[in-house]
Amino acid sequence: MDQDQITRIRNFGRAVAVEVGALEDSFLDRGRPLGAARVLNAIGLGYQNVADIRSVLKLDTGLLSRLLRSLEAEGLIETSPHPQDRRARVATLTRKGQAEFDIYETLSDERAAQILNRHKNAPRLLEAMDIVTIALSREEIVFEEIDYASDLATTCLNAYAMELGARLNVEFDLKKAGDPDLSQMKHPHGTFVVARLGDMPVGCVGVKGNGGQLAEIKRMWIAPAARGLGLARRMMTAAEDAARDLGIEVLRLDTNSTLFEAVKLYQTMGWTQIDRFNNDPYPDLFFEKHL
Amino acid sequence: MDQDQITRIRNFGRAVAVEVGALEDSFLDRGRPLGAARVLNAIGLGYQNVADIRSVLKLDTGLLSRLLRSLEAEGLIETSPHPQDRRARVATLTRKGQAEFDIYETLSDERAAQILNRHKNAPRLLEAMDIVTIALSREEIVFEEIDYASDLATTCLNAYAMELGARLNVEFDLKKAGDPDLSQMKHPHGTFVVARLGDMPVGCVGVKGNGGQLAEIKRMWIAPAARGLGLARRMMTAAEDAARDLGIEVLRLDTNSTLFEAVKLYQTMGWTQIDRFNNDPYPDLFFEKHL
DNA sequence: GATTATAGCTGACTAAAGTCAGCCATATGG
DNA sequence: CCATATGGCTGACTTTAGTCAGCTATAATC
Repeated sequence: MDQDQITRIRNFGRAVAVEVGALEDSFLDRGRPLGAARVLNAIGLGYQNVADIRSVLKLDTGLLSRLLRSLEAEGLIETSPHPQDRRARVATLTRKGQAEFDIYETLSDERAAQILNRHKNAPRLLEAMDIVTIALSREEIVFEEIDYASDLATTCLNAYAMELGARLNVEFDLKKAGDPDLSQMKHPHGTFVVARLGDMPVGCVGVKGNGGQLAEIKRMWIAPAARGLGLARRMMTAAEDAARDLGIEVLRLDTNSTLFEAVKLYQTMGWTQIDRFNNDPYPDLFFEKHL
Repeated sequence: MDQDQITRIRNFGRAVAVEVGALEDSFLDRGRPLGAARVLNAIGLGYQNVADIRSVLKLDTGLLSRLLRSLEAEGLIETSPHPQDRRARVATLTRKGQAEFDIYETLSDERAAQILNRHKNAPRLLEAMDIVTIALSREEIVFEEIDYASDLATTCLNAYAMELGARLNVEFDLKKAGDPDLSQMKHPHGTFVVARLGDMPVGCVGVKGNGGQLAEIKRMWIAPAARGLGLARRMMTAAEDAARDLGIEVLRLDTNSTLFEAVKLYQTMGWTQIDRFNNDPYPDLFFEKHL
């Protein structure tokens, strides 16, 4: 292991520890001990079962109980027995508690905005942060079939369109690019798969079918920060598996030679180049694979 | 301010807070309170004056005093009056203390190595971390004239050579590329300027002179992670100022058209293109500026 | 050499965090 | 229905962190 690389990571660790400390200090300025603030935030974020709060904050049962009592005494939360299991309890924010939670949220947002404002190259910094977030995450990347019209899908598709536009140096418009109608990207005809890490989308791919044995791969996208991790191959495999499950026998796709990483991937995954099969303006390369 | 950007920064914050917490937990496993561990580490890192420890760790005089006492009781440190001011004290590690400090260092190194190991694309992650480190740092980038043969200069020059090699797609060898002899990059003939953030080098530039009124800019480099921050312009200005101070009236430089960002910078900073003035194999563009 | 400032230590205190045994109410499995 | 497990609460406690006034020794200033 290269000592210079270790040093760089440790410098990073030092820098972010300072930042984490500063955020906690700003929380303390609200006059409440950090432990209580953390519990309030956990509840605001949706951890309402007392057991969940305990596990996410790694608190002792006695300690959490007392912190809940102190928040209750402040009038910030209310607790009641869990409807399914009356031994367990759920905590909810009162109106006052919601207001206080919102203030903590604002404090966090402000710190984030400050970091962004004092930096000259925001997109680059954000991508760097995404890379680090992905690298530090202990969660697995999960692949999930979701609705093509959902928020998560839309986020992915917008990123896809922006990037393709920049790559092909045109104003890329999903509508003009033969936007498939919703039913084609849905069971039983097709599907839409996202890869996500927690609630952060890191990739997507669509299978567009019409009920026949032939379907098309569309909207394959990997978040810039998630590249170089072998995710594209896993995405394609997930799409092929989903297509097979739908009874599809042949998959096709179109792409542009500018996207050379993608082209290389198709070639090494058993796709063969075929003749143009549509008249879309953007693609100039066409592939097929028998499942 | 874009809420999506804020969300990305906050996701980042959450991820690193977990990592910071995990490192602190691993420190606690040594059976010593965090405060004491921090003091021990500060001493090991070279903060030996009690006043320095206090300012770097932001501790109250009473609290620090007690922490020092507890480390002394463990036999990890020794304190003695400061030789110049016998009111002040200096703390030094005993052999046992050094061993314990080394263990903390190993713990930190191991965590860093773990992050690196579970990531598939180490160079990209490291650059991302550098970008974040620079962005979060509250320190200013300082420009400093240093010895061309010093360690810091060598670090910069190696990075410069590696990168130029990759950029020009050849095995770039500083020696072959007309490596200037040391005296030409030193006062009174020339100089070598580094930009650094703490002890992290983020850029360098050399002025190579021979005592005449004509000198040459060499080895201009900006760390990848520090790009897009307007640093190149500041580096060049620093080099020109240093040259002026040395009584130099005309500066020249050679460059390669592949380095288009650099070429553009020279053009906007008042440099004019001139004819080839050497026979080096790498450059294909030549500039001059009257100071 | 008297006055004032500075560095660090000690005692006395408070607040926050964390631990643990024992308790009660409820759920679960035979 | 009984035995056992589970979820959370309370009381009693310890440790860690932090604050502050007052003290001593030394240094700096005039």
